Amino acid sequence: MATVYDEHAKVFKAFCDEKRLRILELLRGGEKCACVLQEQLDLGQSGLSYHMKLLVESGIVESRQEGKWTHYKISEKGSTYAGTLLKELTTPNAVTEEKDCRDK
Amino acid sequence: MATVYDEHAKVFKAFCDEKRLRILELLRGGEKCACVLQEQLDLGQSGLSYHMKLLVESGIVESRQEGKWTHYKISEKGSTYAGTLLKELTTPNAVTEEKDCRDK
DNA sequence: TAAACATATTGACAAAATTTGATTTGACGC
DNA sequence: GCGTCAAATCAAATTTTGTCAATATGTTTA
Repeated sequence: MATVYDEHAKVFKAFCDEKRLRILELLRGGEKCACVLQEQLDLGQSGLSYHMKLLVESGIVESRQEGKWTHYKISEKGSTYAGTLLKELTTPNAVTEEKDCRDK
Repeated sequence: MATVYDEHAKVFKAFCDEKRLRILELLRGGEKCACVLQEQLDLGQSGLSYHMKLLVESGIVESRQEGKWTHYKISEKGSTYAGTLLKELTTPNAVTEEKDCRDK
């Protein structure tokens, strides 16, 4: 059973791995074919595929098939959502009910 | 050797775990003592301590010692930094040099 | 249709993160 | 100082992630 917490965690998993951050850095330069990404990273073919899958599932990256190639780019929508979510998760709640420590 | 990628990854690790997201949710209601957090979460004492350490190291949470109690709250500064970083990591680079797929 | 190529999927293994219980540390009151 | 309590640390067990090699899938071209 996937909770809303797991859903949210999935989004940020995109940014939690060195390899994926390198991939995102490359994609900041524009849409890239998997083959181009692979030749710039220290990653085997299946390794790249693994990370791209996570990135796409997180919503941060979107993919486009073109014949036998797959092109990837940063999703503006997904990125905006992640930003919004991050802000939500760290902004004080309206209903700020304080609960004191036991004996105080 | 910690790369800048690892540094960045550390920030987002805060949001990559269900338990930590639950903790943040509680902290959105204001500063809380560890004992209060523990009684609201399905976590043992050492488990909570483990997650709090990660949260503090990520910069998202700050702690304050008061006698034998430790109080935690969401760090506005850390949260803002995370938001800025996320935006940076997902915003197209100025220098958008396209590199085409091999044969095209 | 067969061969060639790009990518995805799978399974075995390695590495990293998390959980748990026990122990330690540090603060407090007696 | 001694006992107590809150929290941190440690070590072992477990779970989750990531890697790698092999294989499968789907597309293109001959």
